[in-house]
Amino acid sequence: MLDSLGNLERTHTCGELDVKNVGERVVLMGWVARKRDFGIFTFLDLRDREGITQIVISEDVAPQAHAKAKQVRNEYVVAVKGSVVARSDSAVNPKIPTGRIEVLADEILILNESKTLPFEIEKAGSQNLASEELRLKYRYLDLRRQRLQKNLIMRAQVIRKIREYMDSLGFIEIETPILLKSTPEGARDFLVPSRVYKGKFYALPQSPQILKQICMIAGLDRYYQIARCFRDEDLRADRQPEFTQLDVEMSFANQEMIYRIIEGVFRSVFKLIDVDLPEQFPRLTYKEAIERFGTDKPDLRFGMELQDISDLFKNDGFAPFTSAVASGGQVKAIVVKGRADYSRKRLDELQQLTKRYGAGGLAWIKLADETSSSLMKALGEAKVEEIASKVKAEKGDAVLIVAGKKKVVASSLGALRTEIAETENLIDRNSYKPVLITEFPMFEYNEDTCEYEAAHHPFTAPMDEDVELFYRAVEKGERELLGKIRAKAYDAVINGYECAGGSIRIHQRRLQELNFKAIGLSNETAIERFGFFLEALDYGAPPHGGFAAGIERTCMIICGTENIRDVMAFPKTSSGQDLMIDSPSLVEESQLKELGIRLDTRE
RNA sequence: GGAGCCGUAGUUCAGUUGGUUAGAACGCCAGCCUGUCACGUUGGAGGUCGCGGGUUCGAGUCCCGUCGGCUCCGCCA
Repeated sequence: MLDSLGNLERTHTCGELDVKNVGERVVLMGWVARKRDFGIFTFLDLRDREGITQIVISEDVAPQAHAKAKQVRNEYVVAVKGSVVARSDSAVNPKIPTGRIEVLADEILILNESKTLPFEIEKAGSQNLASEELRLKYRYLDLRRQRLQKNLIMRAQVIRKIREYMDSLGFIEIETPILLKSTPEGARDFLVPSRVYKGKFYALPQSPQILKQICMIAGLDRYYQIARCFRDEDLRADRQPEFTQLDVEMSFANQEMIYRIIEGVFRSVFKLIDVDLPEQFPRLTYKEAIERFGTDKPDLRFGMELQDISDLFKNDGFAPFTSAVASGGQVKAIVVKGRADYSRKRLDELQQLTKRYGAGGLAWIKLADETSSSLMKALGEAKVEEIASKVKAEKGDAVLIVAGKKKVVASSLGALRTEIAETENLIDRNSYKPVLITEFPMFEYNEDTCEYEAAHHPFTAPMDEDVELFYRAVEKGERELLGKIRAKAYDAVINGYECAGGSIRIHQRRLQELNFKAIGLSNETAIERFGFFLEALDYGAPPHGGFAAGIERTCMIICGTENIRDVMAFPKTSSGQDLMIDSPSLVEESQLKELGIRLDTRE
């Protein structure tokens, strides 16, 4: 028989009692985390969001309560009335904040029972959690874990800090619709069928991009929003189909002004974990980031930069290298300190990694007592030594070399650099290295469609220096010039995660139309999709720009986790299902009919 | 769309070259226990080896398919 809560109220949480409370009468409520039964008396570890308090129930002091404690099992919900007593020195538990006291119970109320759990919430003395599949199915149990609760609390604090900061600078929080409109560029849309207009669809926003620009045109001056965004693309460890961004836009802004806001936001947020990010973040141009780190989101917590050795293969050498250089590609290398002892097997694994990024192979030099190299036969000892000295490798080091197209060399060596830093423990887990990546290219060449596409989004302004080039490229049809145009676009990267990205926008209709034309959008299509926006630009659109920061990625770094599911209450699996509520799911035929939808499930 | 790893008791895992009765720890149930806090201790219950097919005298183990989870490539303006 369960007890009723009645009028009983908690006096304290399970995390706050200490020696200062000794002698007080208290009422605690929570879950039984563990029970230790000694026959004549029983200990309960009572847990709530704030912590754990040990309850003692003695047969001598409170026979009824003791009898009740006998019935209690793990995860029962109980209320305890009792008094706070100090523990003797030998009984103090230094592992928990409340370990200097305990509550001597005189009454126990069982508020609810619990079946035996499908898995142990926190398995004592083991790092092994139950499988993620099982934990996602019983998310409400997994969320009882202190670690996850802490993460969600931290996330709430991050968002509160952001609001404080944005408010203090005069940004106003404006909500934008979730039922929006499909814009076929960019990511795949989630669609919502309209009942009233059969055959027509809303789309969930990939971001509130256009609406925040409209806010600027409306004269709202400074906008922000903690905005939910939806993109129907495949998932990753740091990507979910729905996620949250700090979305920001401001009028009359240049890049420098936006950088200051980005820096300010992250600085105030990182103070939550007592980390002082620099007042000004270091900067790298996109070009430099790719050259030195092989990626536009470099992890600056360690070195091991990419080095260009193409020069050594201009005229002669190993055929795959010379032909790569001759056809506009590169030969680049990284030096792995102290790893001249890499085994054949390890080098093979690393080669496999580079092949995922399209590399033809991975050449290596090992500067052990004797120099060995996969290139020895092809190049001879002198040339091998020349490479080693060019990249400043020292005795004991390994040199890893990839040749090929610039893109392949960059991405494969970039991935290699990260992988090796992980396995060689080169990363200081307590360091936080932000960097602003600037001067992104305006367009990217898509090799499948043989067309140029907007690299950021089609509202991004070109750099002033490149505007003339832009007109030439589009109006005179010199399309290959598009690849050279740089945008007023930027990212904020922290520890190798792209945490924010933004741009100065186009605010003149003529340039916006030119941009649509550049990405192959006909005038008619542009007007059909963005007519309202082009029109808005005609009515006194101010110069403006902004950014969006990923809340989850930021929280991942702050919470020290590498998985986005650890900073979301109800995440989906990597195939996009929610295992708890079992979505997506079938719907009633009548619902479909109402929407004018007939299914075709043939494959 | 593609690749890799994984799936054995409620949970986490082990399981030899294909061999007869599939193990351990934790959890669970019952008893004992005056200071535990990963309590201890005695005993007990608990298995469709993800699912389907195949090879074989014999499959947890080998093969094919399939489902699910995780990670990566593509994708993510």
